[in-house]
Amino acid sequence: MFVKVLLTRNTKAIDMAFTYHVSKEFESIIRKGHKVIVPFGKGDSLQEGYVLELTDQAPVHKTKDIYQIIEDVFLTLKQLEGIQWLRDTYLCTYSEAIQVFVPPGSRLIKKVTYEMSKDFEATSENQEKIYQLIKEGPVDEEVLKNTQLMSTALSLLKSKKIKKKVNFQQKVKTTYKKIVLCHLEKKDLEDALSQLSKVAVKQSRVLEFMTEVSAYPYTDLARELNINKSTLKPLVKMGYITFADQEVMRRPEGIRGGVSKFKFPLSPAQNQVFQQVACNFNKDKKFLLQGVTGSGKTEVYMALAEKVVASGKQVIILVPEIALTPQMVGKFYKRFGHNIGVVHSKLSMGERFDQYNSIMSSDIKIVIGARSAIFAPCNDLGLIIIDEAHESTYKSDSNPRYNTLEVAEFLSSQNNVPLLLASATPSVTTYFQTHSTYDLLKLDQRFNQKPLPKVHLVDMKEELIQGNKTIFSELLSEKIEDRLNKKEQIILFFNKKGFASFVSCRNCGYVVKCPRCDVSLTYHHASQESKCSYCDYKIKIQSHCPVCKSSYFKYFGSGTEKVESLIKERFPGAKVARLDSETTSKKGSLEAIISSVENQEVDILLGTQMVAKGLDFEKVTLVGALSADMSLNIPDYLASEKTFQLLTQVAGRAGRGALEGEVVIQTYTPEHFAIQGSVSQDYDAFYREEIKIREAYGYPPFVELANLVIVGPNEKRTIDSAFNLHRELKRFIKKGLSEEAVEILGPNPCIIQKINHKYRWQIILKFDKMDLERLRNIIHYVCIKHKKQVVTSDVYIGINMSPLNLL
DNA sequence: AGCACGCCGACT
DNA sequence: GTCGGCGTGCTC
Repeated sequence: MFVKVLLTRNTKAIDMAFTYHVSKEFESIIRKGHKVIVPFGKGDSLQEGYVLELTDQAPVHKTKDIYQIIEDVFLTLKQLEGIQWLRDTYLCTYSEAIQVFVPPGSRLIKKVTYEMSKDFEATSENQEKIYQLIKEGPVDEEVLKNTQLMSTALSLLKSKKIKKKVNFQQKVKTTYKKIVLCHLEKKDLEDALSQLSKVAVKQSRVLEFMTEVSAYPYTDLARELNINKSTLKPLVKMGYITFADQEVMRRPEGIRGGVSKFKFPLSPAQNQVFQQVACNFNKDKKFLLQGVTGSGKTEVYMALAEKVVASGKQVIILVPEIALTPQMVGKFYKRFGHNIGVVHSKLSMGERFDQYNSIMSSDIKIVIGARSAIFAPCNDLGLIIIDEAHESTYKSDSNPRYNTLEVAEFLSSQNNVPLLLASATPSVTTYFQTHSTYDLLKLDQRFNQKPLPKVHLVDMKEELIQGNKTIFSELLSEKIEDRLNKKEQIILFFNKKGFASFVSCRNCGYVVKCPRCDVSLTYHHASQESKCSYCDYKIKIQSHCPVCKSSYFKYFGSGTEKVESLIKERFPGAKVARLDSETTSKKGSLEAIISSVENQEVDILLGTQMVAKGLDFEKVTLVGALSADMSLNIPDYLASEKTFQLLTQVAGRAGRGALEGEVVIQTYTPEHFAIQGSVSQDYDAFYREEIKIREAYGYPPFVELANLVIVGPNEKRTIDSAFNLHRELKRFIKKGLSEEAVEILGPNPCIIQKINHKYRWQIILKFDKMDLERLRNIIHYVCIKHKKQVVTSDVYIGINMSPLNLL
């Protein structure tokens, strides 16, 4: 018997299945998906891999034997299918695909030990040292290396005086805690107590306590009753209690606290959505729920989850950002209690490992998380829900560069379960698919008939003509004053894109740039440093220009920090909090900011994109978008869509509680349809305009895109490679399709031409969806299989299928 | 990824 | 003449 094995350690270079022979002893055990240890390469170094296939056909080449099977670790058949699908779809490697399905830390760690094979006579000082060590038992290789005894050990190994043993260990261990179990029933307590010695006061106290609780963690018991092991020993002997090990689940934050099980009754509109999905359980139906902000989508999710869980199946619920998981988890925990799991990339290895195990064993029924949670190992999946499905965070930006929506569609079909996407502002691409793939469901009223906020549009060009040079229009200032007086809260949204603050010289125009990357450094007031946002380069702010020595050397531009200080200047009494990637980088800082807003310790919350997403504050009655059109100017086919979504989402933060909300949008281009659409909160109007433009200019959903990034340390070789790649792609496209079928843009330098001393060029392919399959094959062939013939060996080709931005 | 092979320049 | 630089190619 033979097996095809996928190695997990080694990446790109050996992206293929290797065939191994299965010895008799393993034949009855080995299954598809099993984790195995195999000898690999010249030195037969032991590597871990997964069994992709079983076969009786002997391959033409020689084979080695499987070294070991890790029986309790395996990939399910569905996961194997998923791995193959990911590799085919996104042109990643097997091991990259495997990586998203297995928890980090599931990789086995090799441990080499040496032990005595027969009693031997030491013939040197070093041999004597080893002899002394080894006669006590197996010795770690590390120990021998640290004491410079390795070469001696190897010669002893050669003469078979000592033996080498290789073991594999799980890096992350499940942790256990000691539990005391009580076997004495309450009615027998008196009896038992009377049997105890009169001086055994502590023992009696333990028995009284333990009959009450029947099981209790040892350390807690010891602390609370002020006892130790010696108190318990006689009780164990008498058979009243025993010890047991209980697995400790490392619980991520948010899965704690009380459970109220309180249910809001669904409104008729919510109920209708619920019914339509619920009557399609066990079908691979796909739904797009378009619900205005504050329409109570979460209540629908909970009702659906409840029904799925009741049937014994599992639910995956995705939110666009890790920062939003605690809110969602909190809501679900209150209603469902402990069978909630959390999966995202910021979990510690141990946490994630435990969550995966509980999901696999079906102890966790509801998985909540960011995009990576789509790969949660549910054995009995019943429903997938993707909240805020328009968010670009659902596209992975590292290999495998998957789009979570596409993965979810795959899983829905594979498992025959419904998929529910929800958004107030669906992406144009998704909405377009409501003609084919998705059924459209709508919630167009806010929950409890709360009105949508009133939106005001301010033309900042007019303000300027009126002599107002500040970033606050008259209208916005007025309304901010008003809310401050009324002790209501305000969210100010500031789009940082294209507004990065940098340090420059007013005299000679010199701009401080990163020496490794082709970008200007951003200025950070707090640390008085200039930092690169693409690598970790930073320098202290200098007082004089390094080129012309001028002292007119200041930071320029307007980041959130700058806006914060402007707010403080303009509204001196107001308490301002800032929410951006900088203030939330520390663990727990986001939660701290959110709770300070909830507790009304903050009057004005200023933030970037982050304030637009899913935050739910009752007392916020005014939302101001300071520079609405900033994101319209970025060179991206999604610019209008992103602007519309952001403005609509951020407007939706207003008036979620009892009080009505208002929104002020400040813009320099009030006539733009994306701005107009968000003022009237009219998705359809926006969609009709945007889809016309997409069709006219040839952008998704009317074409497919692929983005190839060519990266190398030598500028000339990188450029040559890019042109070579372009030529080869063209040649094969001509051969396999037709020259007109694909538009090849480039090669062009990337927007950021250099990152970390590496030059970056890109080629963009535009083609019809019909040709996707064939294009994938061509890209795979040219960029991977024939990479050596196409580009120089120091060049890396990054492949991004259906990219969501072209930068 | 590791490890060997192999083809060039600087040394005992 | 050989030691070792690392570019190239292979690993079931």
